[in-house]
Amino acid sequence: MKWKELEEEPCSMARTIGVIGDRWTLLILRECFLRTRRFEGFQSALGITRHLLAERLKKLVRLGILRRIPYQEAPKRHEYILTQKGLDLYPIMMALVHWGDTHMVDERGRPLLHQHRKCGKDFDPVMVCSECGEPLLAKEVHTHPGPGAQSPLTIEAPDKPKAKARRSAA
Amino acid sequence: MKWKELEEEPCSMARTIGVIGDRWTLLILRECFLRTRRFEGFQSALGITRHLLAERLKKLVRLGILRRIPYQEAPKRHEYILTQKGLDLYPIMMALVHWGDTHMVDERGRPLLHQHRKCGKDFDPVMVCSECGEPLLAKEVHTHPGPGAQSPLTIEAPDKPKAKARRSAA
DNA sequence: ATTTGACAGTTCAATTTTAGAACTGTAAAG
DNA sequence: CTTTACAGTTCTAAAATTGAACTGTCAAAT
Repeated sequence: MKWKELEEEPCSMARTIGVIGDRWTLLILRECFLRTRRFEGFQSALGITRHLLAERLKKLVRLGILRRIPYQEAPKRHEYILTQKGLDLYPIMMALVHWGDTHMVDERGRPLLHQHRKCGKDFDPVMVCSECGEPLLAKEVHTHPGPGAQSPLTIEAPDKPKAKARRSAA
Repeated sequence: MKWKELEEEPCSMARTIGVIGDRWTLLILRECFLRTRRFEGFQSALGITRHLLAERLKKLVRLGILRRIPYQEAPKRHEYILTQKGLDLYPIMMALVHWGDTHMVDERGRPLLHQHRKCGKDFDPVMVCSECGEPLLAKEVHTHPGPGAQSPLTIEAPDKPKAKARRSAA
């Protein structure tokens, strides 16, 4: 599987991974949410090579996640800003941060806190069901094929052509 | 920046990316949530090379995201199952799926639907504020340094040592 | 008038990762 | 005794990433 194919798989997660599933893209997007907009800004904040940065920005623009907007003529210069499609990545970013906050902090505690302007409090992001509002637990979710399914991932792993129960577990 | 350093950055997102931020790791984790547990299962479901699969599984076990549990003696065989730390990645997975469902589906619609056993309905995951329960919008969140901060990412980009306003925008 | 610096890339050799395919080893089944 | 299932390991070729230098435009300083 080469990674262009990812975007064509009948799996929304695979497609998303094909778009943003690499280290630098994710870090670039982090910077975008932190209001970085310019080439040099990304480069110095991340230490990414200019080569890769240019390549990744181009890809994000091509995919409609960033928009490239001129901010000066003369030597033409552009800023990269998130489109709505890009802004919609926010829950992914927050979910990544929250997992890190939960499992990867050292003694000193969290590097960054998030305050919700609406209620004024520092918060954690919680993922809930759109229908009943309850927090989502993996165990309580049943996955089933939708209209765009075509074969893989019908859930409950249908891919054991010759499962034969060789022997009971040790 | 080489990717071992990522895990030591004072940024929960960077640390998380250092752990799960690559294509194959993410795809392997997808399979875990779809109940795949064995080496051959992962390999045939994903088409990943055996070499990389072995390496990635080892890493996920080392990081405490998967547990390697014997299911048979004789030719020793193990299953890889999610620990609590691994299960906690669920919101990340759902956020990835949801973005793909929103922005990467073709005419046929979603490949997979998710049903919440609690309420019985097919749902979308929604990220809300732990304090007030309102859905989170990027614009409404203010980031500020926490106890574990040490320099970068104080938000509102403090990294322009010589910003001088060369000229107004075009 | 010339040099320096900021900014946004591009180019290219060297290194690191990943892909692909074959090979190892145990044990059950035919 | 040979084949098959399973879980890796080993090795070479191909692809991606790093590091460092180079290009080009314009403003400011000398």
